[in-house]
Amino acid sequence: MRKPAKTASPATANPLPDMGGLDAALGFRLRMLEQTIMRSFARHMEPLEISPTLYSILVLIAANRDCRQSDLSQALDMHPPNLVERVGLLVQRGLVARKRDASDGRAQMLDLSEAGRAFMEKLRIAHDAHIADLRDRFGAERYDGLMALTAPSLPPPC
Amino acid sequence: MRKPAKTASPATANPLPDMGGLDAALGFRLRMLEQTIMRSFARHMEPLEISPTLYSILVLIAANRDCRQSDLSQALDMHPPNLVERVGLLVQRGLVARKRDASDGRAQMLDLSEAGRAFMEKLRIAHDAHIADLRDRFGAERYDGLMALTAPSLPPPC
DNA sequence: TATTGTTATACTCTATAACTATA
DNA sequence: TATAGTTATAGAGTATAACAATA
Repeated sequence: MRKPAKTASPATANPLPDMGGLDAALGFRLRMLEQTIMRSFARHMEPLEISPTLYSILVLIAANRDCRQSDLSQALDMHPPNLVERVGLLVQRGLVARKRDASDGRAQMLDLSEAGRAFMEKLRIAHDAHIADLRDRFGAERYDGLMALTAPSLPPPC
Repeated sequence: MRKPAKTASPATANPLPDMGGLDAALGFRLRMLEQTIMRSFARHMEPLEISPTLYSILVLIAANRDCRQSDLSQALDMHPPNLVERVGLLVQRGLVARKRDASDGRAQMLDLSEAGRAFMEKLRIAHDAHIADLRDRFGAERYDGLMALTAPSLPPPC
């Protein structure tokens, strides 16, 4: 009982008539927005094969040499098993080195390898391009507005 | 070579001294924000065992009886295989029924079952509580600001 | 006993290739 | 030839239980 779509473009053919209030939910809206940003990230990082989480781990290690894995898992709000597995990937790829802390035999201290430090420069360039791209497509006003409302200095709503 | 944390609370013990500019990235900020919202969603929906995606599928079916799976995958920006699998879950749980379209033998039309319609009322109550909770913790000003900057009427940055 | 790291495991979500049956 | 749905599969991310080594 559906009328055939005739000349609509493929991307917008047969849009649902009613979102049922779904698009009034902040979580849904943010999810759609974030998906857009992640895809831009993925496009710009594609040749480097770095996901958002791997990127954030590398940036934190670069800024905090000899940090512990437990520090990272707190800073990124990740569960330790998941962080350990992701760091393991970076170690396998030769970008990160783990070494035991002499003063605490339980801790693993993380640092970038020589290759890891060289890699950071490529990452920085690709990430800058991603940010410039985002700001261009959002428009400066909307981009800056979102930055203001997501500032880490704001009280966390958790 | 790390000074022992003495009296810091567990949640904020040994915060990393330097985020390396990571917290200046919109994508990172949105990811942290969304994680907070998803956890609130999960807490409120826990007894109903409904994830954000399953929720959005149910809401769209409820608002568009006899819609096609391809319509849903477009409206939710999901790849068809992923949508089909999630809908299959809802069919297994007896909340959704699939039936062939008489006028197009390829299409599957979706509708809520009797149980599905009853379930929507529980969903609505839990989701309202989730939203009220969010608005309370974000504060009305920040919440409304985020709503304004993520409005679906804004041009999509993709 | 508590903390750090680790293994194993499960679930959600995204993505692509390849196939079917209909149109 | 194109579309709607489906199967299989791979990867990212999140979550919990259970354990070893160390403090």
